[in-house]
Amino acid sequence: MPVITLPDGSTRTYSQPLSILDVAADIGPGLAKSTLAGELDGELHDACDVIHGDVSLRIITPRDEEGLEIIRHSTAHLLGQAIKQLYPDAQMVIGPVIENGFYYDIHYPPGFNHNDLEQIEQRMRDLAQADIAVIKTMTPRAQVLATFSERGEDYKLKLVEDLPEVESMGLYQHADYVDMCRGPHVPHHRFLGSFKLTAVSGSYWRGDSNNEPLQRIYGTAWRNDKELKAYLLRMEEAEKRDHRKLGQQLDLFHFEESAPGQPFWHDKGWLLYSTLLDYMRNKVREHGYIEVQTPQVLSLDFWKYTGHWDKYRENMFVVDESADTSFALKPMNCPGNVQIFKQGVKSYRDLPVRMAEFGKVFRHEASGARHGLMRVQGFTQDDAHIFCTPEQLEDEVIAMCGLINEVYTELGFTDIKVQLSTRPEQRIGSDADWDRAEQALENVCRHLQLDWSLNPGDGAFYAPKLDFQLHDAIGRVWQCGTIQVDMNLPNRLDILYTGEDGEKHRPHMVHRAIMGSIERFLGVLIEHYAGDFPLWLAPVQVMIMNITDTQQAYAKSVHQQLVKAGIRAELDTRNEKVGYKIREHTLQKVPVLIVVGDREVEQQQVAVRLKQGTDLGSMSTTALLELLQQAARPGQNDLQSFCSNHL
RNA sequence: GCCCACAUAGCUCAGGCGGUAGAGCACUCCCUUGGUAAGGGAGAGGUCACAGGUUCGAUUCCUGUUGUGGGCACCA
Repeated sequence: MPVITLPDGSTRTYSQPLSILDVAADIGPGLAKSTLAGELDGELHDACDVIHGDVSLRIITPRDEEGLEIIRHSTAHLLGQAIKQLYPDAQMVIGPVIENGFYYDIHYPPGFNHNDLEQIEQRMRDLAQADIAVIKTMTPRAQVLATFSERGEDYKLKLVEDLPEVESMGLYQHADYVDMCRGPHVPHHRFLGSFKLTAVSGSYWRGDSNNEPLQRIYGTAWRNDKELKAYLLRMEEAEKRDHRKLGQQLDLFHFEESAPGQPFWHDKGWLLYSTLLDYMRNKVREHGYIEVQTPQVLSLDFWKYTGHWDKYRENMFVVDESADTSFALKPMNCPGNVQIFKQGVKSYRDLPVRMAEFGKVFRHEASGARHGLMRVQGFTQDDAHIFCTPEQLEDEVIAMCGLINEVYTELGFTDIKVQLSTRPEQRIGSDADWDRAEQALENVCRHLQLDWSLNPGDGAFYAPKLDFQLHDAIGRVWQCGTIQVDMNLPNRLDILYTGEDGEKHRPHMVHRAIMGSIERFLGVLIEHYAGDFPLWLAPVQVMIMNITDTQQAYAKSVHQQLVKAGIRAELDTRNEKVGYKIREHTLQKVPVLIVVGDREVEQQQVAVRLKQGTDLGSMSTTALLELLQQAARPGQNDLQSFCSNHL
């Protein structure tokens, strides 16, 4: 005799077991109509699942987040049904829900092209319109195996084999189509329909590139067409802030075939780049770092000695491999820094040594991996290596986290996720060292209460790491900052310090980068600000415009004053109307626009307008300079409100 | 490296069932000297990514290469 407790605390008692849908129907016909599934004691179940004992029940409808996920998951099955009707030889593999949608991996060697996708989508629409109920059957293992072998679903059979202890599985039948799933799924196709197939791509069985390739079809699915449309619009908007587009529009950089994966920085892009580097350079100096610079091309013998030739060869650009002495471009700065540490004898009194290098590294990438500024083949790291005693290790890591937080905050990032990546299969060093290094990082995560998660097996070949992740315009995650506790390189390269006891000891070494790759960080930054940089970062901070030729000399003198004071100002004395100039420089996202006409010349003033359109009125050049110098401090990210507070 | 697309003027893009191409913006010149998001006129700009093949003829069709885009795998 089930007693069912609803979310509002009310209870309903029934004389016999009944399904979730029955309960919904008992509450009201409207609810029954929109019931997708139910949560029983915190666990999701299909609407048809029967309740035997006392439980708390929450009815899941499309309004719930879980409901949306169910719709997405079932849309993946709908895709499966369409595929099997159109391509009976295709074998379905796995079809999970992802952010905003779903995908399905399919074994179909001929592959799918865009036309196929359209046809599949049309078939899905037809099937969604049809009156098709989704029937769930808990099916004994033997029968599941029989069903899938009869249907030629080899991959489903393999998936069943992966569940040796499970006696029966949920099979979901959509008319002629059968899929296996943990569920829950929608009870009827009428919940499906607001979807769009978005992409076709390749993938691999079990995500391993050594396995056979599969076809993957991506789709997005929503509760209704309005949500779908809004999502598609969001994507379009996000694409407008793509750093590659803005890089072109704002004349920051370009790529060309002669140098794949290596940006040509234009003047404005380089201003941005060097502003960021200068900022970082000052920052680390304030935090007790020394800065060094090491060679870019080192002998292969050296890379064999460091272990990179063994573990990292395929990513290294080699110079003249056939010669007696061959060289390779440095893919990492760490060995060079160690060579500097090794000069002379180090005492415990010297530690910690915080050694920074803004070193340019080169990494040969698989052809499909390059991606604008986010994934290049030559990039500068804001790298540093901290050599310290074991006792200093955790404090040093804590200090780094503080520095990273400070920098990200000043640059306007707040949503930062941290991943602790532990030992990979391919690695060097003893398990005891890995244990200690991983433990140290975990301790710091807990101590600082970071927003962190574990990423097992994803560490570098020489060290576990904390990765700091930022998001790009369309939600992709990019690793920027990283902290790597390395107990291997000190051994391998045999670095020592003299302890208080007069004995030789092995220092710990921590690799760390805050922006990671300056190039990537700039890519994220461009998208983060949609090219609308705060004053302190803007490549061109001020544009000075005259109205007619008469004010040319005055405009030039104002420009000179600003440039002398260290403001990145430019002059536009072209024979164009002021409205035209304002439009152009607003589109170029110049933060401060200065107009000088006869009035300003007469009063020895300048008329100031912010890029957002705010008119700050007229002021003397001296007053403008004072304002700008204050407003252009690093971390001052809102010019508009700064000005309204200071005028 | 793997799958699917794409590559036409400086930029954004159109076009051609095979007969060497077009728009808007930008650029140059002329007129205009105009007070806060596009004043007007004229002109110049292209080996249609590269290399083969088919063809009387290829920018267009086929193959390959390179690069780019979306993913997979790999990674900062």
